[in-house]
Amino acid sequence: MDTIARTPQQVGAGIRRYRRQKKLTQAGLGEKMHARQATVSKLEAGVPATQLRILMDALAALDLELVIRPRTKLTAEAIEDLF
Amino acid sequence: MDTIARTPQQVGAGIRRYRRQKKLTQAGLGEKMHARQATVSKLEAGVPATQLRILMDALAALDLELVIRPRTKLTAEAIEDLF
DNA sequence: CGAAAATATTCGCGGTCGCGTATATTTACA
DNA sequence: TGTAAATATACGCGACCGCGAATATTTTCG
Repeated sequence: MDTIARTPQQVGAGIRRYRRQKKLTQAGLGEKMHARQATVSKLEAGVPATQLRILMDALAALDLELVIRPRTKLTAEAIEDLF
Repeated sequence: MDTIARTPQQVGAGIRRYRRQKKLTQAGLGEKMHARQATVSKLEAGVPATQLRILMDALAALDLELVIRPRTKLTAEAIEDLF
């Protein structure tokens, strides 16, 4: 399932969901993207000062991509996903 | 049109495209998102150390959102867009 | 319950952010 | 072509990144 993200926290939550889907630990993902487990932890926590490079490296390591698009009206289901 | 981004540069290019579509200058966007024109410039240039907060603030100011999804096979047209 | 695994957090360090301010440089168009 | 608008770049500053390394803390599961 695609993940919609409008805040750093939602970005982090999306990364975490996909990482777990792939049965990877933070340390495992960190190895793939040449970052520390502590850095993955902060990314998933949604620390707003996280660098774009870290996000894109994580997406690549998880075989994900970003789509930028106009905001959609949220369905009830999508609203659930925000929590 | 939605924009696919796999690198900081592509993220920046996507932001720029949407900003121009809305007839906004970098300074105008900067005002909306409480950042300087110089910061918008770096975001659009795809500086990898740009902070996630800056990206999300820009998306909000442009009424955009992110989608995180599995990488798609690129169509010929999508490949064009990468350049 | 208890141990192991996973995740969160800390220290000092070097680097670079975004900031204010200001100035090049490039682009648009009359 | 010439000027104005837009964009890129520079300086010093305070802040906080991600790093190595290490240590809490929490979660998982036999």
